[in-house]
Amino acid sequence: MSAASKSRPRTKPPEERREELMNAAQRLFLKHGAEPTTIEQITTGAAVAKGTFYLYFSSKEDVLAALRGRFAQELLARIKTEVEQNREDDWKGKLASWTEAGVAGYLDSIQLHDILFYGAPRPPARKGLVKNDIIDHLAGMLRAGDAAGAWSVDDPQFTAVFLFNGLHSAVDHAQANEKRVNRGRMAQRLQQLCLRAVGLPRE
Amino acid sequence: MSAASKSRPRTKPPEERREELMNAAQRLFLKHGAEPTTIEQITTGAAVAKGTFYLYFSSKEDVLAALRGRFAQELLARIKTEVEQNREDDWKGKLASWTEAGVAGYLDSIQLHDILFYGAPRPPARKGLVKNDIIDHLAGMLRAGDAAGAWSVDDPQFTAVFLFNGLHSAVDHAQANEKRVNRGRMAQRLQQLCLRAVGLPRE
Amino acid sequence: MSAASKSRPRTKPPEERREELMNAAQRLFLKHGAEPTTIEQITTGAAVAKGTFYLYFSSKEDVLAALRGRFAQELLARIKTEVEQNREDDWKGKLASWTEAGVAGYLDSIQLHDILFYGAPRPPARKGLVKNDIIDHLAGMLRAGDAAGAWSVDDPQFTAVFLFNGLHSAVDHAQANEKRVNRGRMAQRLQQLCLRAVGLPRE
Amino acid sequence: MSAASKSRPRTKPPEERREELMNAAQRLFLKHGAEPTTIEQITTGAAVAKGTFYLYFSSKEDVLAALRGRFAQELLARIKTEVEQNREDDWKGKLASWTEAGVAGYLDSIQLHDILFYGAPRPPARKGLVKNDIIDHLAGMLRAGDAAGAWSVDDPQFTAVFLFNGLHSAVDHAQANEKRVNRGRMAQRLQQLCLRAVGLPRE
DNA sequence: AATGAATGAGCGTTCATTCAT
DNA sequence: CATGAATGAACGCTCATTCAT
Repeated sequence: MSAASKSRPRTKPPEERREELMNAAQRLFLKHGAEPTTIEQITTGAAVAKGTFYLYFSSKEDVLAALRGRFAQELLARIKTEVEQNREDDWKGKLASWTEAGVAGYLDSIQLHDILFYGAPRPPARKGLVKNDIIDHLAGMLRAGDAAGAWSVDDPQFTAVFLFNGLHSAVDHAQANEKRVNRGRMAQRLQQLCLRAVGLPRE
Repeated sequence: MSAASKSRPRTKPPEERREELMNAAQRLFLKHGAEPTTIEQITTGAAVAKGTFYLYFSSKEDVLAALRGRFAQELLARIKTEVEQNREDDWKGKLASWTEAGVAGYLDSIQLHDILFYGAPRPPARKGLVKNDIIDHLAGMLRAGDAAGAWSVDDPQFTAVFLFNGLHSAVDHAQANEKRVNRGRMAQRLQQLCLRAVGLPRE
Repeated sequence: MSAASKSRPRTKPPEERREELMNAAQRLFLKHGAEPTTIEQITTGAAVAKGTFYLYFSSKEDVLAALRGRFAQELLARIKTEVEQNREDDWKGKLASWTEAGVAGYLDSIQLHDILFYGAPRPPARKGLVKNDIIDHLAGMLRAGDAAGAWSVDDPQFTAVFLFNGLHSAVDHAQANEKRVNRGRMAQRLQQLCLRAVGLPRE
Repeated sequence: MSAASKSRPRTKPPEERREELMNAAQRLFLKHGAEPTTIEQITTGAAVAKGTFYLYFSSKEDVLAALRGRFAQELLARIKTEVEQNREDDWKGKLASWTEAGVAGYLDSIQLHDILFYGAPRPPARKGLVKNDIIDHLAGMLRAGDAAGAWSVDDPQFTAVFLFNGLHSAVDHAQANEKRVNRGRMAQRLQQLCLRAVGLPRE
């Protein structure tokens, strides 16, 4: 009776409101790009008043940063999960899994990625461009594999950057040029490139 | 009678005017970014009136496109020149030259590149992201080398995209993280990665 | 059970709450000016929630009015006290005391005065500008002195307005132009002006 | 034929445009106060587009400053003209003229004065409150009269401030309290106060 | 009585674009 | 060709005020 009944409660758990705003923003950014999306469209999309936006974010750039963080964390989690499926000493398998998860992760959210990381009004600082957590994770794997004698990589961080971005742009390119991307073939080719790049294909 | 005579001629060869506008725009884009640069700043920089801008370009995006084209052509020319220094059948040398010229070209103009290709108000269409002429040139080389038995590359276009972007981002990353980039070492590492990726380093 | 008990009682005597709000407002108005001070700053300053403000005042202009009243009453009390130190028939002394107390009162709170009386978003109605109680009190004194043959003042109210504001602005001016105001000399000069103005300096 | 015919020229001499904007602003400030008047109302009032305002002024405060300057210059000119009607050595006459011109000048534009000098969003700096040119002019006159033995004034600047503001506020007060102000009587009373204050009324 | 999340009207300002000269 | 005054749509942001709890 007394509770929550008529006219839905105007106030919600902050976490939830914040998320609804982020979701609305992401949806609109995907649809029209970040720059042309207005705060008002976001709040309308989240079914709140304009002012409410500023209760949770200080500016449009602020939501973008939040979305970038969320995106990177989600992708990293996905990759980690896949990689950990492999036997501890199966380095080739790990790198293959990494490639596969990366391809899949990107194909599922390329557009979002680009809007978040390239489409910002002012380009994110260079450091931001390089999505550190994911690259660091790969670099760690390359280093460990090198130490374990699985392959030979001089500068794991450098190589990680190279591979990560090579992969990313190859996926981009495929996405842009093929009507339906053949994930399997693409992952396979990228696996070959990655394995070769770490000096592996030596049977 | 009295008028129109004194002071430099107000009209110039269209080509020249257009170039002055592009140069002014590029200078300002480099300094402040493309989005925050106003048409008025550009025309002031080119010492013409605001309206004159619209005689040569239809919008800011239009100058950006022109600058992108100019940038890509200049870089491509540089790479071609370098690659052609090698003996016709020295594929390894060609690939090495390609890498070197690419690294040098980028290091000389990274900031411009990023402002032109990533900093636009609306991200350039995906196709544009992949700077076709340069990548096509590399793909051609990879294909020819494969045909000549110099190396083995399944899908030259795909591989070209991968290498080109891997290289590009590795340079970005170095630029962003090292105070003074060691060009030699960087080119060397990238050469190794590229050679390995095409399956070369055999013996 | 668990609730509502611990921590200071949330409700206070209305008088007290109201005063705390006025004090917070006054402090902030002094520091930043009235117009740029927000209701939220006031409530934060008084350690209550935003909504509480509207339990005691209907708007910002409403607190301003309350502060104006408080200011005038305090100054008037001070002047009265000083003037009443003089012998009943010592009119010259009374006027001198009036001057002195006025000078001192203003010097002690000029900034507040101006923010309250001049800095309001909308200028206080003209009637408000003329701080009636104080002027009326002076007018009464002038009238009584005139009746007692101490001096000659045609229109006491008019003269009171003239003297009161002349004094006030002279103090303002000194405050604004001298690093350290010499109160004694200033009071003396103002006494001369006031005495002359009522036709006193006879012999 | 060719000239100025159809559809009135969109562009006007800058001086004129600027003045039209100032006039529109002044009219609106008088009607509603400065703070509540919006830029858009001003531009509508001047029959130009909103953006045009920013071609001539950088903000609302900027127009206010311009209006303040114009007001003070006009009033000073009026006073000077009146005072100069008197014989060179007729100091009493000069002071009387000063008083009269001041009263008249204020009665004609009190409301404007107050809006300009008291009603600003942020109070004009204290120095501005004291309209220097006019007061300086009076101070000069008091000093000259003192030197000529016409009266005795210790500190002409101080006295000028006192008289100027006394006069101003007395006019204010009358304006606020009497339906129809009797200019003659008011000027007469103020003359008496001013003359007395400089120690004049002897015989 | 007190709270504070939510509201939304309102305003200043910018700037790409037009067009009369 | 070139000019630059004028335009006006668009947007980010603030903050007084409300109201469900």
